[in-house]
Amino acid sequence: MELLKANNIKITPQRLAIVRLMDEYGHISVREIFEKIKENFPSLSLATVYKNINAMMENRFINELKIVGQENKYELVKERHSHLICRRCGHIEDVKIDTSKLEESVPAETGFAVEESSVQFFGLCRACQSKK
Amino acid sequence: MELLKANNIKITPQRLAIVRLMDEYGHISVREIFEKIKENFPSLSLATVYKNINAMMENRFINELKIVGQENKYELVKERHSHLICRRCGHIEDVKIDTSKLEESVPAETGFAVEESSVQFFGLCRACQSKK
DNA sequence: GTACTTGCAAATACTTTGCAAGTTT
DNA sequence: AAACTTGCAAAGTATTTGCAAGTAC
Repeated sequence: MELLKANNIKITPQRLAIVRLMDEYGHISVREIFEKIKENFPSLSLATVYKNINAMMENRFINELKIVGQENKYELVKERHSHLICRRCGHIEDVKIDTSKLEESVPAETGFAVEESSVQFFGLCRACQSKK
Repeated sequence: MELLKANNIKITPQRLAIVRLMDEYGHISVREIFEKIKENFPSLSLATVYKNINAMMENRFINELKIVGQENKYELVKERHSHLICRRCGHIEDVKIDTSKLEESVPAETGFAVEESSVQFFGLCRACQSKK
């Protein structure tokens, strides 16, 4: 995990903590990162979290996830996947689906050259379905 | 178009101007709405734009569109559709594709009950492809 | 030792709120 | 006339920046 520190980006305890949280939670907001790390590392500054999130995005270690009704979330870059978003509890889950047919379904007459697609599914997670 | 003013929402010149802009541009940000309306209507306040955007979202006349690397955009509610987003010029285009197979493709073992899906395609629009 | 990173404080950007005056129905 | 909307100013929230001190390599 720490091996992510490939490029021109130095390893600091702050950065390790951020990467570990992302790995643990999968999808996490700046505020959540800050609050959780601050518990064990009270000197941490919010500005540092922002700077590191930005540096990691520039280095393509992480992705930004924008979801209607939620704070922006960040996730470690991994295999392409889509997201299942629970409308009740807000939980986000990864799901691997094949989007190649989807990308082909863009009508040729649009003339748009698709490079990538991003799919969000909204609904109810298993846990929230059982809660009546 | 002005007939959108169904519910408990009064017709004001500000609101008409916002709806007309959305109809004209398809997808537009708060800043763009403010700047464009302000040209012909200098007393307009940014707070009014925000209040109206929020009122229209509550009344489901408009949708919010969150796109990585862009300001939030708003669009009039119409038939379900997906978005083609040009990585070069940022232009957003609507496209109608059938997402029913897509929604069925969420693996049954996730236990997630899909209600709706949202697809964004990233790539190059026709105009930007020809610009070398 | 050099270059980069941190934390702080200040600056900037984005969005919401309270309220008096004005508008819509 | 009642209820809602506007514009303004202030408050609130989110994000970025400059810089001196500290850290990674």
